[in-house]
Amino acid sequence: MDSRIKERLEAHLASSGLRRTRQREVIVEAAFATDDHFNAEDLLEKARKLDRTISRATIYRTLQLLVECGLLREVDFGRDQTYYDPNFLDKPQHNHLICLDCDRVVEFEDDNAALLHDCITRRLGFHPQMKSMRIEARCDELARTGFCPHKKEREAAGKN
Amino acid sequence: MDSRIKERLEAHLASSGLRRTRQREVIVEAAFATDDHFNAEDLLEKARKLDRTISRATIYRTLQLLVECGLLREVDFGRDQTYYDPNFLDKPQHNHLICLDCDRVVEFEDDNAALLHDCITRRLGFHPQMKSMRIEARCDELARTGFCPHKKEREAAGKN
DNA sequence: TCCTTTCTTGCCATCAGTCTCAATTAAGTT
DNA sequence: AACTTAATTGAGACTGATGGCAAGAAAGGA
Repeated sequence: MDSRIKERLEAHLASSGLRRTRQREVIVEAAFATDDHFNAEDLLEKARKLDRTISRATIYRTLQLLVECGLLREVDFGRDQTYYDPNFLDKPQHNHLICLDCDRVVEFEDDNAALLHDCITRRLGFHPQMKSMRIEARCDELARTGFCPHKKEREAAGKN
Repeated sequence: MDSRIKERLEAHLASSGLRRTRQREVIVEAAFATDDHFNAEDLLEKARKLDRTISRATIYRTLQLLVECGLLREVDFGRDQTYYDPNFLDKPQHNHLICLDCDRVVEFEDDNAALLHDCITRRLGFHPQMKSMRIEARCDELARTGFCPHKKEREAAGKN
C-alpha cells in the first residue's frame, strides 16, 4: 500500500481531532489492498475477513471519512450503489461525460478542460486541487432518433 | 404553464409507445404549476390535492419520465433528497462548482465553458443539446487550513 | 494507574427510492 | 360495444444508506 495513504489519513485525523481506532486501520487496510473499485458491501466483506466485528455503519462512516480527506473518490454514475475508486492519487484529471438517457459514462482527458478548470475554480475563490469535471449530454443518436442505442446494450449487459 | 411542456411530453409518449394517463396529467400539472424546485414528497403532496389516489411509486416513475424527456432536471448536490428544477427550458447553461468539503454549490456561466462543452461532446460522439457541467474543487480556505469555513455556516443554517 | 472527556462503535430504526406483482386501464382491432 | 394487448397503477416488500443512542474505547491529565 502506498505509504502516502496512511500519512494523509494520520494528518487528517490529527488536524480534525479524530482518533486512530482498530476499525479504521482494518478498513483502510481492506480498502487499499488492491486498486479495484468497490462498493460498501464489498468493503464490509473484505474488512470482516480481518476483523469479524466491523459493523456496516462503521464502514459507511469510514468511507465518508476517506472521501473527505481525499483518499477515495465516489464513482456512482448510473448504478444503484455508490462505488469507490482507491487509486487516483496520481491521476491529474477525472472527467466524465454522461449520457442522460443510458447513463453511459465516457472518461476523457483534455488540456483545455484542465486549463478551464483552473481558471474557473480560481475565479470563484476555490482551490483547484482536485481536477474533476462532469458533463451531461445526449448521444447523437438519441438527439436524432429519440432513442439511445446504448440503452438496450447496457440493459442486456445487466448494467442497470 | 408553458405550452411546450405538454407538447414535448406528448411527443415523448408517442415516440416511445407510452400512454396518456390521468395520473401523468395530474402529476405534470402539479410539477409545473410553479417555477419552484421540489422533491418527490413535495410533488406527491401537490399531486394528491388534485387526485388523492396518486401513489408514491407513480410519482417516482413519472419524475424519471420527465427527466428522460428533458422537462425536469435533477439538482441533488449535497442534500439527502433529490430535488427537481421545472424551470430550465430556456437556460443555456447549468454549471455548478461544488466544494468537496461543505457541499456549497456555486452556479456559474462562462463562454469558454460553453465552447469547451460543445467541443468535447462532439468529439466523443455526443450531441450537446443540454449544456451542463459540474466541477468539484476545494475552497481556498480548505486547502490552506484544512477546514472549510462554509461548513459550519451551512450546518448552522440547517442545510445538511 | 485511575479518571475524565469526548470520540467511536454496533445495533437498530428510519429514510429515500426502487422493485415486484396482481389488478386495472389505455388504445387499437374486430 | 366487446375483445385483445401491453402499458400502467397502487400496495407493500425490499435495498442502500443515514441517524439516534447507549455502551465502549482512545487520549490526555492527575
